[in-house]
Amino acid sequence: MPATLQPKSQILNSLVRAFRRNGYDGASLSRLSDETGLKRASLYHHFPGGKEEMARAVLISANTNFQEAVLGALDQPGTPKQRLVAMAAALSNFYDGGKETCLLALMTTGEGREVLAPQVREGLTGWINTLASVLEQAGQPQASARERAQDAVARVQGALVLSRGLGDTKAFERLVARLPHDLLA
Amino acid sequence: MPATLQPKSQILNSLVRAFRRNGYDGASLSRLSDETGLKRASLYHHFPGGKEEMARAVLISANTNFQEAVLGALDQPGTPKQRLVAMAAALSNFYDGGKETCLLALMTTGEGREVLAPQVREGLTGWINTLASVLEQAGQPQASARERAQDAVARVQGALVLSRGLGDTKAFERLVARLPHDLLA
DNA sequence: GTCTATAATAGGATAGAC
DNA sequence: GTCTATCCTATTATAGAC
Repeated sequence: MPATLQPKSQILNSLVRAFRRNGYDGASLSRLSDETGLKRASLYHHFPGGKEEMARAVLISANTNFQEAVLGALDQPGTPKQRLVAMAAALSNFYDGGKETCLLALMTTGEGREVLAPQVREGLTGWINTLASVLEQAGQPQASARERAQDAVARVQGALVLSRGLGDTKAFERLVARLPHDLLA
Repeated sequence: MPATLQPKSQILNSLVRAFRRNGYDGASLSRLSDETGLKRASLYHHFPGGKEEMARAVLISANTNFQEAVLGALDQPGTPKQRLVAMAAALSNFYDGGKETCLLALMTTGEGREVLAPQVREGLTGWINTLASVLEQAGQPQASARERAQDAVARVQGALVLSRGLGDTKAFERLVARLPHDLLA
């Protein structure tokens, strides 16, 4: 029996989950099929380019989600400190308190890394640039604002690696709590 | 024709390279065979448990290499500052200036993550503990030394992710340069 | 200790019916 | 838009010769 029709956004969310849990190499078409509830051939109808096209679409989708949920907090009214605190909270929520992986980090390894590299870079630089502009608004010189923003993103990525590797999200929680203060110190 | 006999340590080094470049899922037996110069069946002679056993052995080997090359720098005579500077230099060398991946981080994803988790944790905690003990010797209270050591490891991991994702090792180089000072500040 | 040969399974992808 | 059926290749693993 055919699966019930579902909007493409819902298919994409399922694919995001699957890639996030398994990485590029681990996200086999069988798993993508199970996660979406669509047979392999149906996935090829939506994504004629196969797994590679799915991964590209997933990166675009996840990047959009991230911009709305996390970077959007930086566009709200308020002092830089308030906005950074809001971003930290959104960040914690986005990564489920450190239990979820970052798709961008995941996509830097595996078979698809070369083709996906431009989109990974775009996602990371967007994040860094948005963060840097807030720090500039807080009065930091452009060059140091940029470095701090880069370091902040690196600390988030590292905390996620450590939380996963240690099986303990304390490092991530501590980072989220300190990040707003550290960025403005 | 049979490959020339090679010591197990040399086989292991080849396997480390292959897993480091491809991750667990991407390190197929064909690639492991190519990298070692041994046919698949010969690999099963050395590692009857197959890929999983190879990954376990690779983690042990890489962990030993890391302890000797990087953590060993912390056991040399000198002030804490001098020893941390030596570690930072060894770190930069171990990760080829930010161009090489960390096997521990890589093994937190993919098919083998559950079985390899204990060894990944062991590698990370060994690193953290050694670093924390140096910070205690420098006069820091135990609790904050531990947190700082954890954060330092996280920053290294994050810098490696960022360097790979941006295709630019500046973030890693900057971290290595600042790490000794930041840890003692 | 290494090899060739082989088996069984899983992976990516396509054709064509409904 | 989804499906079944099929294809080819790659993957993991084993048996047994040398």
